Amino acid sequence: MPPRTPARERVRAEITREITDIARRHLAADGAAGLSLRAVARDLDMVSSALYRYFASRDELLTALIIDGYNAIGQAVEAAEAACRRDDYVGRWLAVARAARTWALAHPHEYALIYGSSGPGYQAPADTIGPASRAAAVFGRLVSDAQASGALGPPASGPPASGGPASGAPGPAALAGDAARLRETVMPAVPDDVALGALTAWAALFGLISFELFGQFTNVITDTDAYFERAAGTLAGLMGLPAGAAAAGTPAGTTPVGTAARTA
Amino acid sequence: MPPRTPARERVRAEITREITDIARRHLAADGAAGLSLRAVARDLDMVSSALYRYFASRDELLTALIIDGYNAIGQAVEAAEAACRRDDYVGRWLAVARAARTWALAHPHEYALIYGSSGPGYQAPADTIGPASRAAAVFGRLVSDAQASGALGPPASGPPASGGPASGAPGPAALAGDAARLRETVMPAVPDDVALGALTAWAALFGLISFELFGQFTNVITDTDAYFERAAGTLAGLMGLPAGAAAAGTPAGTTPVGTAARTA
DNA sequence: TGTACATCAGTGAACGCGCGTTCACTGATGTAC
DNA sequence: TGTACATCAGTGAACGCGCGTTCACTGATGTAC
Repeated sequence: MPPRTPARERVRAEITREITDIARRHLAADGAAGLSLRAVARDLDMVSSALYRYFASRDELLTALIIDGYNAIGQAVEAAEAACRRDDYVGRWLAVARAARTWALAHPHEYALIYGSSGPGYQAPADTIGPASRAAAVFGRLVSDAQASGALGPPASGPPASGGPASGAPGPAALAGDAARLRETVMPAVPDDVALGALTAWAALFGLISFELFGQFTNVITDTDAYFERAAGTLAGLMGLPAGAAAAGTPAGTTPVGTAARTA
Repeated sequence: MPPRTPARERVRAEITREITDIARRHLAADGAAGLSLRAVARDLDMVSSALYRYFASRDELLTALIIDGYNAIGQAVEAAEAACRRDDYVGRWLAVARAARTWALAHPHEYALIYGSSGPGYQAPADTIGPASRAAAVFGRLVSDAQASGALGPPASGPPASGGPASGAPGPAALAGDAARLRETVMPAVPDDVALGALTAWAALFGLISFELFGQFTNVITDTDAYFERAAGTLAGLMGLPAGAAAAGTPAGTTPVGTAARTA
């Protein structure tokens, strides 16, 4: 009855998963640069060459970890956002922001692998781009929903979409295409202003997370939780959400993170 | 007459510089993980053990490169900002932002070394913290100046500094100390709101730069120059500068970058 | 000005290590008739 | 149900490499008297 998935394929999938699980454990412990096929094989009680039945190279294993990482943070964000009241747009944004940070703090090396530079000369292949946008898709949806509901004010600043008095050096024209693509892929039916502002908020969120994770806040911010809450609230304004209306959302600790299914 | 700097010390300093110059070249080409003492020694026509007369370990050499990196981006930011009219606060902010981005794009691996994760298990030692805040100091000064001149409006959003109606879960209290430290170190005499908002803008700036550099904008933003201009303008609002008043500053290409003194 | 001594930059060999990847092989699992 | 064959996961040895770091040494440069 199983048409072309004999037991072999199931076993193969299982072992592939074991390999990535152990590799992820090594990644968490030593970082991407310290990830060694031979060490992974050792932990599996296998000979190192056996791994080549599953991954053609070290880079391919790294790519699998990158995809898993994007999926993991994407899933964490999805779960946290799904738990919010649909019409609480600020709450949804804060849930997304908190979930991303919480995941990053729990998986710093995985975070560094996907949102930092991935080591010398590593070029992310095409199969990463789907999973890469999973978290962003959740964010885009909430922006679209807020837009549709009329909950958005004008995004905090940014030059007027068209026809301000001669502001235009590089100008909105160049960005109109990019905004259109954002609408097509990830946040349907939002005006240019909102789309571009939202993207800035998104990048800014990861700036906050990276600063915290990579030590830029050492000796600067002591209460990083409180600061993050406040900053995330501030960023809401960049896409026209009423900023600083924080307290609505789930408090940070409660955020469902959705990594329970993970082995590590 | 030279009391304790005989010719020996001068030569020593010179060779130390040669080592870091070549190491920086290797860093630029291969990234931090690919930096090898032996390879550096080879380029110097030295035997690898000779480097240990100058650096006690590979990590110490890396630390020197980190310090140099912070100084280089700091210097670039200083030079760009110094070229602005003192009372053009938005222009000063944009100059700072552009200089940081320009430097990062020109030195991606150095940027990754200092603002990304520095490889497995590397812990930045104390001597990096001075240089680390050099660029931030320029930014802080302009915020302070803008505040002193009365040019700042209320920072875009963020909960009111005190006494909004019961907003307070983690609340401003926890952050008051951090804001005070910011005043002491880097932006004297600005209110909590402004200090915290400015810090958010600062982190956000590096979020934008990292996203661009590490490929998160691939297939998303095509005109990265135009987008950065716009986003930087938007961020100005986070510390109360009139946002979107862009065109004032120097256009991106003109920004003095201040790396001319570099060998590489 | 000249000699005796200390400093210390650079050498060369070695230690001990781990790595990614290839390749011919064995032997178990599954398939076709 | 049973035999002949193909697939393919895992083995074990090897190739070729580069790395960080230590250590006893040589010989030039500088210092003290």
